[in-house]
Amino acid sequence: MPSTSGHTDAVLGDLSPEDVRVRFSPSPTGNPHVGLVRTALFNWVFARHYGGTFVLRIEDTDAARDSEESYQALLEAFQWLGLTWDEGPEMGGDYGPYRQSLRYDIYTEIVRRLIDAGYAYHCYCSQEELDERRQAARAAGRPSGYDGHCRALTADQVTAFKAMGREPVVRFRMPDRSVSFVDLVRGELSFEAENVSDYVLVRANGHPLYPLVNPVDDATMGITHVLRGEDLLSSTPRQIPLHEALREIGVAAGPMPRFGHLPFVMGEGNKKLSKRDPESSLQLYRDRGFLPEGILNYLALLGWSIGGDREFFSLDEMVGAFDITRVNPNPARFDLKKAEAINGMWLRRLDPDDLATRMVPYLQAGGVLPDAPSDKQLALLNAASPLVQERMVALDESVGMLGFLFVDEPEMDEAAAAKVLTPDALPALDEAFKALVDLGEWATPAIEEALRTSLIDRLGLKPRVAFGPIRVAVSGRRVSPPLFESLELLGRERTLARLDSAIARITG
RNA sequence: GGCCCCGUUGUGUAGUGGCCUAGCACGCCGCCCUCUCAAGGCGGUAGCGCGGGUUCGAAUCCCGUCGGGGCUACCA
Repeated sequence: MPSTSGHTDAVLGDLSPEDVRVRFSPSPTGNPHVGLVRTALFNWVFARHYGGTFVLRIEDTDAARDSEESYQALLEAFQWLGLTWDEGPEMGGDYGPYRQSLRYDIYTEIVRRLIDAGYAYHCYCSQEELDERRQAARAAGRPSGYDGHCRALTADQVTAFKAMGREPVVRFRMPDRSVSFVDLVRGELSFEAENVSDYVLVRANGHPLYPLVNPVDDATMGITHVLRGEDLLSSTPRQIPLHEALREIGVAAGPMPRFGHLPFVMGEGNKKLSKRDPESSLQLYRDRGFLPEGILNYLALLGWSIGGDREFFSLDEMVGAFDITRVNPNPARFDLKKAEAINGMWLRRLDPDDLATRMVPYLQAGGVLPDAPSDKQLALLNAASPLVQERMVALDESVGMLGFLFVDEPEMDEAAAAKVLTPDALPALDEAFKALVDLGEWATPAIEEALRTSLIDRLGLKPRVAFGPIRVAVSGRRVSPPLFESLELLGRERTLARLDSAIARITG
């Protein structure tokens, strides 16, 4: 659904909405983290908003750090989140392959043509020479990038370097002019030529580097919009001339891409959340029982607003309203409490049966349910689902809250027992046992009435004094789902047995 | 050191010159509801980094300043 806002021109230019092609291009190192997910989400939503194409590309040119496990984890995470890709690994497309490790021939060929056309050149400077000149430039207060030393080597100089056994790197020849572009989230940006130096495209050992392969892939895949983290902002003035050169040598499949740099997601201490930070791991939130809907909704809030006073919205709603030019350029801090609150809203909005289904894996992981739950256990879970729905912010809490329903003997919280299961509680427990043992109909209203009549009316106990011990006796905890409903689900037999053992525990 | 980005309550945001004695959400505090805990309701707390301009009027525009961050590799 194309936006009708005045920003559309800035975003699309003369492109048709459906021609939009964006990509998300992670490198498979470590676990997917929330900053990555946020970037992926914005790209995905951007593509869907215009009815364009979302490409997933794997940047696995760093053999030392890349891993197959990480690659698999990446794909799996996308599937879990529901961020489907139109072209990419396991899916194919007209611009493949979509893993850089499979595209080396393309890079080699393009570099050759870049050199032939004069856009790139061999540089024989040694590491030591580079360091020395860099330090000197720095000491003099000048930009410390490459000084263009090998830009115009004579044949004799080249021969001499080769005789010394030096292997050259390939550098891109930056044009001698400033580079300006309109960043989709930051507006007009400009960089002076002297601050953007010739950079290395290919290592001396022939290995193509990120500054080459990323723009080459974007160009050859016809990417129209590059939305990425702001850490790449300062590499944009180097990439634009490369893109221009790629157009000149005829390998670009689409228009010059437009760029938008998304703000960082920060962690504690106002530092960019990195893969090293445990709280950045998407897996952590999955394990905790965040819903994909909840995580995505929360992450969308980091740098974007759907407008008005709304914060709770679905992916579809986000797709409809998304406008990249309305993304906030300043970094946002990941706030667990807020993430939980949003997730809690999603949890409460779920159909109770759906919630029950989603709780199953967590109850299994927590040892509450077996690998293959019986129909009876599943029915019990469905019945219990509404009881815990508004008491959780994440699915893994179901283990503690519902465990007592699925076992013969609940695990007793000793602190709770010590505090509540005292001789003072005996009358309430005794009376509750008596009131329930002969109760006609075992249903919540009858249970409640029986208990209130005997404990509150007859014994004159305060509700909290009366029901506290019963709660601990049957659930093993001081906090539980609503008591009378819980008793109904527990059944008469187990209720009475637990009251009995609580009494026994007190009287010793 | 050089270049660049960013700056609204504790956190995320709304705000695009008058609707702002700055709204909303989370958090925190209190009250209500109540069988616990939640959920829900009500109320409170706290902010335009600072200084100059421009203007009748500035959170919004300009300049400076301070603070935070990024880049500055034959990593991505």
